[in-house]
Amino acid sequence: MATDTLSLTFSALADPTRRAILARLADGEATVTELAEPFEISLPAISRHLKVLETSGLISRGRSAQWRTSRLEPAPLAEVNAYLETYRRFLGSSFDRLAEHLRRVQEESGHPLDDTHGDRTADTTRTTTPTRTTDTDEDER
Amino acid sequence: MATDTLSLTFSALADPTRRAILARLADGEATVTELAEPFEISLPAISRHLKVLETSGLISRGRSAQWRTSRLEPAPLAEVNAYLETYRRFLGSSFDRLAEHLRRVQEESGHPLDDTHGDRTADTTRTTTPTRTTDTDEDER
DNA sequence: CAGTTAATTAACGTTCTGGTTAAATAATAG
DNA sequence: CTATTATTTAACCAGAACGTTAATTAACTG
Repeated sequence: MATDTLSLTFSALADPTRRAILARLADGEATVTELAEPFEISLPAISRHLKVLETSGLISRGRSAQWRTSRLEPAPLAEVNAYLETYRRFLGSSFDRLAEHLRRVQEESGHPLDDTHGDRTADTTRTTTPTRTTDTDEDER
Repeated sequence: MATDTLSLTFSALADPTRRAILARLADGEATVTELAEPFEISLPAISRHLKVLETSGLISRGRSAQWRTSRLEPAPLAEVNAYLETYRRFLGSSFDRLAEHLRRVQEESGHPLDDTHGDRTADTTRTTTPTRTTDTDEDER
């Protein structure tokens, strides 16, 4: 695996379980067992997810008696945001309009922060680039 | 690998080579050989990176004679942006201040879009959460 | 058609991921 | 000290990721 911060952050975010954990942590700190509760996987598995999140800096951890608490940390998310900034300027309006639309869709269907994101949020893909230049946009094979 | 869009996008973005390819594509469409030029890895490897990017929707591909062109697509990045929105609201000011700072730092050092992001952008991590609650913030072991 | 250029697919090896169960560690409670 | 609760580490496994080289496909060129 690449070892730079962005790569670590993106690959940490690439797992639905870990994203769900982060969503949970947005509601406040929690212990390992609490975080594990919604999932069917074993505690050691959760423990390792937490280690991945910690390594990427997305969470920090503390101890209260025999409990290890996890807390959401803003820095890596802010860095992702900064990364997007580049493309936000480049892609211009379509970017923000799409994001705005996706945000609204996301809000409609249930609690905004309690997702595992198993959906497709279709109907937005490839409907926003009217500036054709060279190609034919077909798929290979 | 998880098959939902966000997971696909995040894991596509988790690779520095792929991010560099996207950065290159922000300057306009390019062929496979052109995209491969800055890297030391083989052409088949690049070809597969492109397939990953295509699968996640981050790029679309067309054909011009024997050349396959790749083009940056905004939708997945917009979706990432929408994902962050959730936390942007939650994390409040620190989020944007951090992002703003990171953006500035990023701008200073060279061409904004031509990065492989091998740096650490230190000095921002964990300096922004004054709201302690329970724990001691020590590391384990 | 034969040859060249561009890109992909096939086959293969190594390393990383994400899960499991069993054992070990940490801290509290009796 | 012993037991209990919370969490991590160890050992293991299956599958995915990412690289390689060799072979194949696609499209143009003479």
